[in-house]
Amino acid sequence: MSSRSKYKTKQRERLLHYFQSIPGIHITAGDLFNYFKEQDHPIGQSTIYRQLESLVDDGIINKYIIDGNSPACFEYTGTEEPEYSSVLFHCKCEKCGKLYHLQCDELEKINEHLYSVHQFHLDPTRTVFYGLCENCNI
Amino acid sequence: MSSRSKYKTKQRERLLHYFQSIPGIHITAGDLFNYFKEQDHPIGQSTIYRQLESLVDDGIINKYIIDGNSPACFEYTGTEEPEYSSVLFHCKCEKCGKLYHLQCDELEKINEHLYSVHQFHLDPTRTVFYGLCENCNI
DNA sequence: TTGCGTGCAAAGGTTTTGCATGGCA
DNA sequence: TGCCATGCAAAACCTTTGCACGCAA
Repeated sequence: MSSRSKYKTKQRERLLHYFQSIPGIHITAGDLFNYFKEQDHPIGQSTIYRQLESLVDDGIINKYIIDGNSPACFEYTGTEEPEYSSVLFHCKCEKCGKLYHLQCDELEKINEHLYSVHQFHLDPTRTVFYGLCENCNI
Repeated sequence: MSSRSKYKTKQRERLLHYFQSIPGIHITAGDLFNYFKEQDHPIGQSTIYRQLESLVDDGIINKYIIDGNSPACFEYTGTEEPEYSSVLFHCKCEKCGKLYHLQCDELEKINEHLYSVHQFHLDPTRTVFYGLCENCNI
């Protein structure tokens, strides 16, 4: 939740602006690299990775490991509706691959339960539920 | 839950026996490869990977993506206590890296809720909760 | 000026694939 | 015998790292 990122570089700003322009969207490091490659001044891929790590560190974006070897996804944090200070849960369909965002008070009870009973402090921004979605659960 | 694995080869049997000898233990493809490399007749790594995929397919072992780039873990399925037909949940501490097995009726309500309200059929054998464990949550 | 950030290229580690050979049924 | 499984090597893939240069403060 904090880090060293001291300098405000152009690359960091451009990444941040792009994330802010696509709220609620997941994007991979590779996609970001390709996106900026098309522009006048591409961003090196090591810079992409290092800034992503820094932005995750600062809590500005979240990182999701959706599935073993496919690339990690990143998403801008400031996405939630104002009236919900609550967290978003992620559900990934193993069949069609679709990713669902869930905002649900009931699910938040998981946090409480895990914490009070199992002494485990769940981090919903890093947890993805796997299973079958409505359409694929035949 | 089903597949093509038609032949009963020595490699498959040896892998299966080894998994059965370490119930409740997570092991990576690389560790398996090294384990059999020490023996009289090593098993090729492509065979390891292909049999692991097949065994997962058959529901005999489970695959866990514990963390983006560290190798996937595999675990023998027939581990649960007889009196609990229930599933085991996995909690991974992001700080110390320890993996906890949780058997909990309360947590199973998540399944029901996700299914009845969100029409999502959770697969606990593939889902890992990330967060901080008791010791690391300072 | 200081030292962190950048970018290129190369390395790293895990998993997949091509292809000829081997082995189950 | 027919076909799948095996194993070697190489490729593919995502991510990290080394190092010289550039740029923010």
